[in-house]
Amino acid sequence: MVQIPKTPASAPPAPTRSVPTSADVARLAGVSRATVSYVLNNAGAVRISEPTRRRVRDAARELGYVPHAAARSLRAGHSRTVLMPAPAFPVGPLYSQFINELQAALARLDYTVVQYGTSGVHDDEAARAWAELRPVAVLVPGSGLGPRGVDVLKRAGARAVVTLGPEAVEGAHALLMDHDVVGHSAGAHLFDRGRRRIGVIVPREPGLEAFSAPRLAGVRAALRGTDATVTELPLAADEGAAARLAARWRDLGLDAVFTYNDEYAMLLMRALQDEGVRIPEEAAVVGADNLMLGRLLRPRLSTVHLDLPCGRELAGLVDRAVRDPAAAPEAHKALGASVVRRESS
Amino acid sequence: MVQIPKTPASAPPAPTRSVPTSADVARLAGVSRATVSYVLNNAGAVRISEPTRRRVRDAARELGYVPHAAARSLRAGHSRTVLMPAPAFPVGPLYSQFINELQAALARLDYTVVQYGTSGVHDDEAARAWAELRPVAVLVPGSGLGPRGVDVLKRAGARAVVTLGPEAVEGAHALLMDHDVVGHSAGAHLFDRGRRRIGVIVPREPGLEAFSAPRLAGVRAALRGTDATVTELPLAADEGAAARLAARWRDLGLDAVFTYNDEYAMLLMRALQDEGVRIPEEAAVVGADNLMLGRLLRPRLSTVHLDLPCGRELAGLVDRAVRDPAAAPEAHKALGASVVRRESS
DNA sequence: TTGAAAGCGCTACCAG
DNA sequence: CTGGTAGCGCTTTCAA
Repeated sequence: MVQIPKTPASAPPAPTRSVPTSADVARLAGVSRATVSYVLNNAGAVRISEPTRRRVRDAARELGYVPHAAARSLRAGHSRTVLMPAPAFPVGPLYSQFINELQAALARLDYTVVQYGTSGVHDDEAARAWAELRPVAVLVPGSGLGPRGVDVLKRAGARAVVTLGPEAVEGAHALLMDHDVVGHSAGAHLFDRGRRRIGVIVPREPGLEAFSAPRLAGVRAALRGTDATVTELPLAADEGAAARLAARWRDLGLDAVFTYNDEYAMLLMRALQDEGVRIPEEAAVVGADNLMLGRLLRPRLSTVHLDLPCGRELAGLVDRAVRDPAAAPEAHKALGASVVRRESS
Repeated sequence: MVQIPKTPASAPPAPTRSVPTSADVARLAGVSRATVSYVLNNAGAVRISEPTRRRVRDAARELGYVPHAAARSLRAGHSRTVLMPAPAFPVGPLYSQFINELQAALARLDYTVVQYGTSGVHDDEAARAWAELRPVAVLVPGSGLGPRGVDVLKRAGARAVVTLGPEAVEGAHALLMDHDVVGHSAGAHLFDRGRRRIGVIVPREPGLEAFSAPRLAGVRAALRGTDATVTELPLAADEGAAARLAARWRDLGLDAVFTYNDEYAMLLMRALQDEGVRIPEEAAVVGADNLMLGRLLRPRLSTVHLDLPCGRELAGLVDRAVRDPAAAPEAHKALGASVVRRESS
């Protein structure tokens, strides 16, 4: 229950209401700032009488007092902020869910997750911007952070830097998520199904190279030393481009295609079908991500299912690293891939 | 926790892992902290000799000095942080793009956008958590913020609070995005196409009520006073549920369905087609969001295209509000909807 | 042109 | 049990 006296609209007492501080609370409650701090932080070491506690609490509520995080962490010398760069491109449901799990798990460990919008800033510059916030840990998806960036962050007091990407970075913990395995699974699967002339869709959209390049490389790796060939097929995410590719299909002489993900699979399948190309007879199609839409296509889409690390796991890693920053950086292989065969391959 | 004593200035470049401050830079450069601040902030008011500037810059680089954002904003009395809660559910490409545009636009205006992970915390509690960061502005999608929350934020110094949701909140600016219009467009369209017994899919997934309820209400509103009926059809996002609904379709006696969005449309269309229900003859289908997948379905999916406000626009609103916090909160109607008719209706 | 010092809001010692 | 107070890192007067 709030008991704020309504200020008459005719004469507001202060045009610029200043933000209440703990000193204001102390004054109103008739105690010292120290006492306010003790009460509001439930300090166990000191015992404050119940009437005093009430007075402080009431005063805080009445003023709408909210502690100043910057002042607090300045004083404390550290924060419990875990910083992640906000993804710069539309991100699928898998990754969203991963982030949410992670946030929830870290919140349970009493960390505060903050996604920092770093649009377009590059590497060291970004690292410096992040370092200004003095986060206790930094999680960086992708491969935008180099050893220098890691160093900047650690010198700024980050007790853990974790990269989520294809390769480990000097000085940082790593959750190795090399999408190589995705392409590898797809390639091996298509080979097993007797396909030998395999196309690989590479999205033209910027920002996706970080995933598409390793996926392509994985297909290549899976087929190295066999008689199969791999053909790179750049494709923009629009119908016209897909139709043009489909029109060329028979000339390309391919018998299978790994489409980068399920959405591109849908795009290409539709174009191929409109062109009269039979799936899987003339073109085996394999997507990735195991989205629901794959099950809704006809023929049903074969796909590569990704096993992402669960958020709790990563949260645990972060917490351990924060508690023992001296420990050698761990590198976990954290991306599994398995083919879900349906009707398109 | 181990406290490492400060190494005396006389000691050689010690292995102290403590974070360098501007005082360290000053010491190394042989100047005062004031000079360091002037140099590193390119203060125009004072003129520092070029040799001094060099010394300061070199010292800063050598130490890997990064200013402490908390200390700076504490001193300054304000920050340029714009805070948004991180969305708690998988978010489509439309919204992602909107966020990215917004971040870029605000970055150009020299604001720092931060998405704060508030998983599960409710209303006032969330507002208080945000207020601790003393953001200069807060953008809140959805309808999770009440007048009390707005008040908390403003008392904590937020110069602008903007809600992006169905209705304006007392004291806050509003970008009115009432999804009502989406349902309204769909309903009116189906009525125009001669449909009279109209089903509306309502996703069972939690977190989507904020959108699904207004969309349903919009259909109802569009058909009020006509001889058409509206039937609510709860549906979970899985094939089994869709199949069960499709099996009941003919018993339901409906002739059209608005599916909440394109993804549910795809799910339902597939189930209806598997059941032998002809589209659009026996069931006209209209989705929403105008995703590419709609064009890939057969029959091609009619959909409601959403006109979201562009990020630049919102960034401008935020900036104006920050510069003139006294101005009366504006409320912009910011969601347009138009039907894209294809083959399914 | 540079330096000394105050103080932003907060917490944690140490006295009383 | 409660109050005084130092000081976290930074910017910004005011003096020299």
